[in-house]
Amino acid sequence: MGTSERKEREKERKKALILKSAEALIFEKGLDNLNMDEVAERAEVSKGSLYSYFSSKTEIVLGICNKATGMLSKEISEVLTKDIPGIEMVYSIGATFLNFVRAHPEFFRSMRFFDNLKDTDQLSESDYIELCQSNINTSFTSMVRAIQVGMQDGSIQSSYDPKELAVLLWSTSHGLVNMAYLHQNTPHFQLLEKNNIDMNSLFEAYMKLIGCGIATEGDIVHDDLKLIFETEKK
Amino acid sequence: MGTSERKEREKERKKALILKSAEALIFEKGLDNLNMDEVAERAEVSKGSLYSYFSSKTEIVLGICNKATGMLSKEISEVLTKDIPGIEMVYSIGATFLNFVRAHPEFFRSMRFFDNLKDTDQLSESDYIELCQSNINTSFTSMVRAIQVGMQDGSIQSSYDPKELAVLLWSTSHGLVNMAYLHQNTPHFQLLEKNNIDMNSLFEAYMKLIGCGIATEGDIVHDDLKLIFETEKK
DNA sequence: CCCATTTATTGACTTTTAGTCATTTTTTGA
DNA sequence: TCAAAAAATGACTAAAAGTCAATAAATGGG
Repeated sequence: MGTSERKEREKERKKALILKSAEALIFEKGLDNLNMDEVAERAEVSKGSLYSYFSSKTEIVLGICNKATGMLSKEISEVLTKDIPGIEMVYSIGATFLNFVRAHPEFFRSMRFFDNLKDTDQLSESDYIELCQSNINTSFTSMVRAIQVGMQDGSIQSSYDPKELAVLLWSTSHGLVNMAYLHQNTPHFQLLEKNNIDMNSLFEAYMKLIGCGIATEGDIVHDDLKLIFETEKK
Repeated sequence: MGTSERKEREKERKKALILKSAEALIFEKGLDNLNMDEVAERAEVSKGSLYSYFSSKTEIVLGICNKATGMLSKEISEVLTKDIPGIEMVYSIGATFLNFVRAHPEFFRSMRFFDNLKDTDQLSESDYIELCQSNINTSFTSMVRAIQVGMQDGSIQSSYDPKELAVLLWSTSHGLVNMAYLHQNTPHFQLLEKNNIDMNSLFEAYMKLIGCGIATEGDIVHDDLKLIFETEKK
């Protein structure tokens, strides 16, 4: 009869509509001020109906996080298609991440919300947790691949364990990017201002520091870094 | 007369008592589940009274953050008194930070809460914000000092700007330490488990990576790292 | 096309918790 | 001793997440 399939599609359409409304509200007022009554109003459904599509506010934010991590992992994956040495892929992935957070701070916030979920939140009942984890894993795998490419093409030292190195670059770049987020979005974060440090040059210094540690001789100094960096900014 | 001074002392004593109660509750139930009624009950004051000492829940958490950042900055400052090369001071500061977060995850949480304050929170009216900022600045200054010591004693390359390098180490170690926090405290964070990576060896790899970037020839490989590391763990 | 049954929608209601304030109690000092 | 000031109280308000009995809409067999 095809009725149930149509219903299923209709349901997905409405979930998407609700997520779109929530996303709009988050961009307008910030993730902290997201309000379920307002989401319902914006999506033109009743509160009860809203809760039949999303079991909790957390679930909605995870829906946003799914979109965020999906976008980011797609952008990061695209780096791997470039015809450049592995070490530059690593640089480019870092720049992609930084630019993503600058362009979409609230998406980044939803990602941190995901990171900080406690088991007390309805962890296992969520449809989106697995999707988010999968997206993040895709990004992480891209990082591992870039490192492996670099080891293959000789631009990255083969002495490291690719996965360990990937985790290291992953966590340190998170730290740097989080600082960029704080610098841009929280007014009382003054560390960069106070010390007259420009985020872009800090990022270049990070690349250089990493380069010294992992690149092979010829690739240590990455002269085009600034160029890549501006390109990434689209 | 001395009455007003006694009152002042009495007031401080009571604030400290309330903070102590809040701290106990945070350790028992986590920062997310901190409840003002329970704080009042634990501190044996009424809710109204509680609010005459602390203007908001945020203010209490900032009070905790003040203690946390104070403890950390003290521990970090002590590293500078050691008779070791600057590069090892840098390593030791990192290890101190990591061990602090492992030992006091809820304190670290309060520090992140501070980081993420929005201007919509009563930012300027807080007594503790300045104290927290000052504590953090003390820690940061210790890092700058360690780098300067290293440049003086020849264990760290002088080609870097000490402050920029300090910010870089600050933010990247935050990233690493945050990952350690997530690994230890959020069950669905599986990146390390999935890739069979041990946090301690990851930290050593971080030290090595930094070492390659900033140390002078003789100090690049830091053989005693593991030793220092265990010592730090107290 | 009708109507019984299932499915979806509604919004008033409950619950929780931060924060307030009129009232009461305690302290102060002349 | 007692009036005024300061501190303490807890019942109350407000805001927002989440629930559910009642209602409306869709479905599909006869």
